[in-house]
Amino acid sequence: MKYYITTAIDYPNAAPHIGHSYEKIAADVIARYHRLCGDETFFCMGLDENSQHVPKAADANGMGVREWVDHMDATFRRTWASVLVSPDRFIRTAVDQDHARASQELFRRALAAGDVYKGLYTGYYCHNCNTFYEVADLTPAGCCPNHQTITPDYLEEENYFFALSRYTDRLLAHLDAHPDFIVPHVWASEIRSLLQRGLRDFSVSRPVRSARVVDGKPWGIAVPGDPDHVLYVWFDALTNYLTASGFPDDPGRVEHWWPADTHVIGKDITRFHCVYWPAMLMAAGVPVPRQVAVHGFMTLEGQRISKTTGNTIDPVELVQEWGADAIRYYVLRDVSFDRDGDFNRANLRTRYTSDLANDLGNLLNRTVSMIGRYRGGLVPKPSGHSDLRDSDLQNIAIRAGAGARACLEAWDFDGALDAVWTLVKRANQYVDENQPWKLARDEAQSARLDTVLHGTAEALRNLSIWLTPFMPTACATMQEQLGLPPLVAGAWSDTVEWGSFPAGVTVGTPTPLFPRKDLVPGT
RNA sequence: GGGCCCAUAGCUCAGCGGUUAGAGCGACUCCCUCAUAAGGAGCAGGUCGCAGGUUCAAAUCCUGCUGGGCCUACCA
Repeated sequence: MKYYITTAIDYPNAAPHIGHSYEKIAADVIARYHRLCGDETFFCMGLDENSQHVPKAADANGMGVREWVDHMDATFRRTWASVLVSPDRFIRTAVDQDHARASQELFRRALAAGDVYKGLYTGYYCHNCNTFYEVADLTPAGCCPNHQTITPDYLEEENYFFALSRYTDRLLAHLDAHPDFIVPHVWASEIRSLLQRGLRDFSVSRPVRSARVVDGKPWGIAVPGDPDHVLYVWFDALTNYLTASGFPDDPGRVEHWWPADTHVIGKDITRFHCVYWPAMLMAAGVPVPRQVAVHGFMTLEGQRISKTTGNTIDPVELVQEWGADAIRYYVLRDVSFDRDGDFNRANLRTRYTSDLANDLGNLLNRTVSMIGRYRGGLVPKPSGHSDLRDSDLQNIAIRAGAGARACLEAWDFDGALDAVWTLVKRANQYVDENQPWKLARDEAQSARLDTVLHGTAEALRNLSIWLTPFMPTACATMQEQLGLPPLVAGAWSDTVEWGSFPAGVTVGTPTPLFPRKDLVPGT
């Protein structure tokens, strides 16, 4: 099976903050999950560089436009790398020539199909904002909403339009035929009611004279066959998903990867991905993506994340303090995907200490330590002295793995972690019930001790697989401490069989997986 | 104006028609000592936003209200 997943491409106006990271981490977890299931996985991210906001941001930062986008590219990539987000392709819409070809080809096909046409665009243009407004947007005095002393000019300009209004019925039919096209389903209802109100055509180009000139050329992708216009955001940005599949240069590659399996996006751009994008593809005769997964927004300490108020956190700094695994765990455990959630330092600390250090980390530590102490580091084989406690542990484990899988397939990250944690909890209980430290003092209980130590190690082996998509580094460390080889693609399916802990394995040195940060050493 | 979401224990949330409303964190009590002052058990804590209605039965369905948030088509 192939699996092609994308995230939204971001405006390189400023460095990304923790809110941007949430979407990328969520998509990365799903990409890693599919790789672990043995799927041939392709994960695409990128930057939306062609907006006219980008030259403005360059100006504001006293940099040339090219210099600025290169700088932002490095900044974004560094941020994503720091949170262990692992795209296979990172598109830059102003730099990658295959993307320009893809955008122009998609436009050309929609034009040939008669769904792109030239029309007259009218509006009130504020020269200060460089923006068009409709009458309803202006202040009662007829002034620009952002510059209340300026009266915008009434302007008409020729633009290309996309005939979205023709697609209402086809889009509704698509929603009917594909109930999981939009998840969570609340967003499908939102889009459905939008469609039922009827659609208006939208403009897909801008006159070239309003575009910034960079290196002697207008900033943006030229409209094919019309040097007076550049593509406006829709045919330029959304198309990146298609570019990464090889469109239009490599039809064999497109055949293999397209349609995309999932576009992961924020709730603010649902309409563009669930209405505009499928209609554009339909017009061009290209298959529609299988699914759009819509996430909510993140607040920071209860407040809207905003550059202007300074309410932001740099993910790189968070990673330096807590480690990438903990940040990934926290945002997916505490911020629900399907609605808005809050990033809160106190809760991060609590999750880190309670879930990661005390529950999971300490389970590994006590297990590796006991195997070292009582069995010279050699992970024992189960002895056959098993009882209800052992079968219960196994049953919980099997249910945890199945639960995690079901939740991940449904974009329920906190549900998946909840399911996995039932085994973390049960394994700690199992250790306490069996009191291996007492078994170790009685030679007659040696066989039972083997079973108990093996069972605990086996629980940890499974945990280290199921948690790998969330916490890749910590899980590799778990496997190392357990004496296991690194995971291979397809490792997830191994866990169907409890008891496949390799024979003759020697554990490593017990080292805290998530050191407590709230305790001062030596006090 | 229209459409949509949310409101449940101190905190974060689950439950979405049917026994005394659940979990985690935090508080308190006890047990254990392998372990990162970690682990386990127990206990306490809620007129399920407010007001009506439907039903044998409502946190759960309907209506209205209050408070918070989002979208409303052209700039993600």
